[in-house]
Amino acid sequence: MAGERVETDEGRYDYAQVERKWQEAWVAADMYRTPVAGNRPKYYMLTMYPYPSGDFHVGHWYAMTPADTYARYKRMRGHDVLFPIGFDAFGLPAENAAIKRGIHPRVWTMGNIDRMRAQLRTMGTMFDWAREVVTCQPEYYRWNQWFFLQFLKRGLAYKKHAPVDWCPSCQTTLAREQVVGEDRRCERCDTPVIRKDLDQWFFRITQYADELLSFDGLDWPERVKAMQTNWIGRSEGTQFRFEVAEESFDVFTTRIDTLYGCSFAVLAPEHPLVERIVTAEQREAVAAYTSQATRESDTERMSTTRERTGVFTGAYAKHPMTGQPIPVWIADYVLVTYGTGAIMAVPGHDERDFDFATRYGLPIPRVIEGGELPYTGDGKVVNSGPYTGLDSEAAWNAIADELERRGIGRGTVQYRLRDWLISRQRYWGTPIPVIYCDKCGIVPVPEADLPVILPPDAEFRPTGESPLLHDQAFLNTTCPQCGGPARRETDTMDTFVDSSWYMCRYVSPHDEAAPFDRLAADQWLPVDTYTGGIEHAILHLMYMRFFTKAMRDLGLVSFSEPALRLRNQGIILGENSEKMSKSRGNVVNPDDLVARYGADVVRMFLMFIGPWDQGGPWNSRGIEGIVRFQQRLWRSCLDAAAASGGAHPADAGLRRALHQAIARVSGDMDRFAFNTAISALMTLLNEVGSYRDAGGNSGELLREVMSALTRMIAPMAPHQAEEMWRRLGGSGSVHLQAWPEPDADQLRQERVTVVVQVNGKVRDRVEVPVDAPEDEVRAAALASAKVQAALGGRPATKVIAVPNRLVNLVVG
RNA sequence: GCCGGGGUGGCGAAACGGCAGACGCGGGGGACUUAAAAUCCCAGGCCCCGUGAGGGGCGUGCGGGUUCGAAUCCCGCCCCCGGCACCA
Repeated sequence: MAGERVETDEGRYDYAQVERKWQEAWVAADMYRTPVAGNRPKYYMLTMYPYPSGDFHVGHWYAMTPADTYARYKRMRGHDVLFPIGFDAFGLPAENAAIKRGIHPRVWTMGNIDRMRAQLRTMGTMFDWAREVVTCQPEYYRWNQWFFLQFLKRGLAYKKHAPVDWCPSCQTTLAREQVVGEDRRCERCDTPVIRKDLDQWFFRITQYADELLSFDGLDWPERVKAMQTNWIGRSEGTQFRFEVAEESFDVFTTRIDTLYGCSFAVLAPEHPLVERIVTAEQREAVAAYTSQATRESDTERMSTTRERTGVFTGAYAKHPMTGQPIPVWIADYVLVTYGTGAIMAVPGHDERDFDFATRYGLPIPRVIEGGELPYTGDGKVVNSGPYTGLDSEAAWNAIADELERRGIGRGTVQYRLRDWLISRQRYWGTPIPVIYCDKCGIVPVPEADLPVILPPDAEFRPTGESPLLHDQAFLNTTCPQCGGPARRETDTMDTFVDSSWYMCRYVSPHDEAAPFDRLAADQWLPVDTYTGGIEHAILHLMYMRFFTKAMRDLGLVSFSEPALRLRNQGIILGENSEKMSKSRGNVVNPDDLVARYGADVVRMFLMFIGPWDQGGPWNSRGIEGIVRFQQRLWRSCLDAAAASGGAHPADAGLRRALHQAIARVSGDMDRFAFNTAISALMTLLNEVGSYRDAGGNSGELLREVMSALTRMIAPMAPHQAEEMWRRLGGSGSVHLQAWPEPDADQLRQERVTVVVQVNGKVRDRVEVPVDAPEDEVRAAALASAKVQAALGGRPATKVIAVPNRLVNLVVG
């Protein structure tokens, strides 16, 4: 660790030499090995592991620099810190790139990982590489398979024939979460998805729908919580039965108070009952409508601007309250995938039902007072038999009670959340560990036979069928139960399975007996602070929460949430405030920046731009300010190392500025306000400059100040701080030093400046002894000519005094 | 439509209900230099008065309110960004 001194050119800081030297020294000293079973409090800092796309762009730097800075800060604050890294190495881009270049996805992926590891080292990050996790390796993905088998045993994994979303470009099914926007596009490639009916594997995330709505005890951004809450989409309502001759169907409604206003019912065209109740006269029209509705894409069907259409089935249901026959229609505005796939239509109090009734001449009764029809608000219930006169809420409860008493209805909760479709018809993923036997049916691969290895030589080009289907050696196997010939499942898992539990793998990344070691998990987990992009607000972050709850119910962990605190970085835009992209020509390459400015400057500038969750445009001139700061810092350091003067009248002021800075920077670091932490350090350095200008040259004080400043800047500029620490005579690594503590005594001043207001307007400032009694402050204020002028001879009727800050004189 | 986050100088931004604009960028003035770069110093919201030191008014998207005092809290709007949406 005892690095040689770097020769400097007339005091100019040579970042290239210093950074190279310390990066090598840190590796040699194994600086960032995670402590094993320390007696200091633990801190698990986690940043979302990157996808090995080939090169880090400046957005990765923006994401990772504060995470690294915070991990370093927590270590200096006395914690044992776990700060691991790995690669999210399965997934479509590897296949696509491999197809384009004719190389194997593994070769492409592992080559990228090598390059990205080197880039991460140039950032000066303190990742513990001994714990690196690469998800495309069998040592990792075997545990995906193991989890799948545990889920299967518990009914948390199941196979179902269902209408699913298919991306025609990626040639695979997708989870509902991977279909985005009003026009339902593939999250990855932006192609509109189509609907297919397929047998697919699902994880039963809906079992945790209610629990996923609770964020108690979590310090997560409001927008992430809101997005997940929206996505889960909980509605409380009533489910009840309509009878149609010998048949019946259930409907779900959130407005049971409007039941008397139900003048017809609507089934989704795909509803299984349609075929059984349709009358002979209507059969042809219904069949025509249904086949057209199924042929239409979701985009057309979901359009809110189109006319509502439907067809009468010829059947009548019995209104559960009035006993009146009401017509049963089919219409594509009722979705088979939500609720029961059937609704009671209340045209007087629902806009969609109103439009439909208007178009087809159905009656539109009013049962709630207020407004023009359709009136969708609450109010007094009318035309509702015995419930007439109640307000909506009372009627809601009373009608629901009656339905329940009569055994035809009950209060239920519906969620928009769907189970997580994990099957993918692609090559580069974890094989699903299931075997199909003609005799025994679906047979799980025995745990002892894991991992089911992804065959390295399969033809991986996408065809719409699973590539593994064409790999005979993989496909054909024997049944673990009867020993007869059998076939393997050829779909692979969604890569979001990999990232749902990787935070656990880091605690014991080489464990061969279990996905993770229970003792190590109890020591480190859950994650204390998790950082990453907002784009994962629903996908990864919800899946990870689901997995954690499932792991808890499997008895694997004792906590219910994976990460206690979440912080999302914003997006760094190009200099023209547009999204960075090659086609726009506004991409900022971090390697070029590091070559030109050094890692420390890039790190500091990215944190100085503004609040981290806000992102913002790159500013190639702004970075020069950080370069100047770096050089000033360096000169002040050399200066302090050489200073030999004694005590000076300005000492107290500088010492106070130091302790103010310590208090400020500590608070800013705690709350992830890196931009203001850096400005506080700049202010302190400016104070050092003023002290020198005033003639101060106390060697002892300057070294004390610069030592604290060096330690405070160490998490942000790790290389320069390490070099400065040596120049100031420090021993050991600066990164193993204790964070400076503010000293309240040093913050005390003899005299303070108090603002004097008259009627809330600032009129003057007076200097008084610290903690001066109110009388004295008031007297000083009244002694001011400016204050007297503002008072204009009127006496103060009221005096508000904030000690050491402000006095406000109120006149009539 | 529902939900969440925003709106402060030329720009990026600061500000436990208590001096709005810290810190930095850019531009302006000056020092050093033959000159430039680098570095350092000064001024720096807008408007008005004053030759000047200085003084006054206005000012945090808009309109109200609470308060001795509001960028900050409350009510009602406008605009921008993000999420959800024929979800019954």
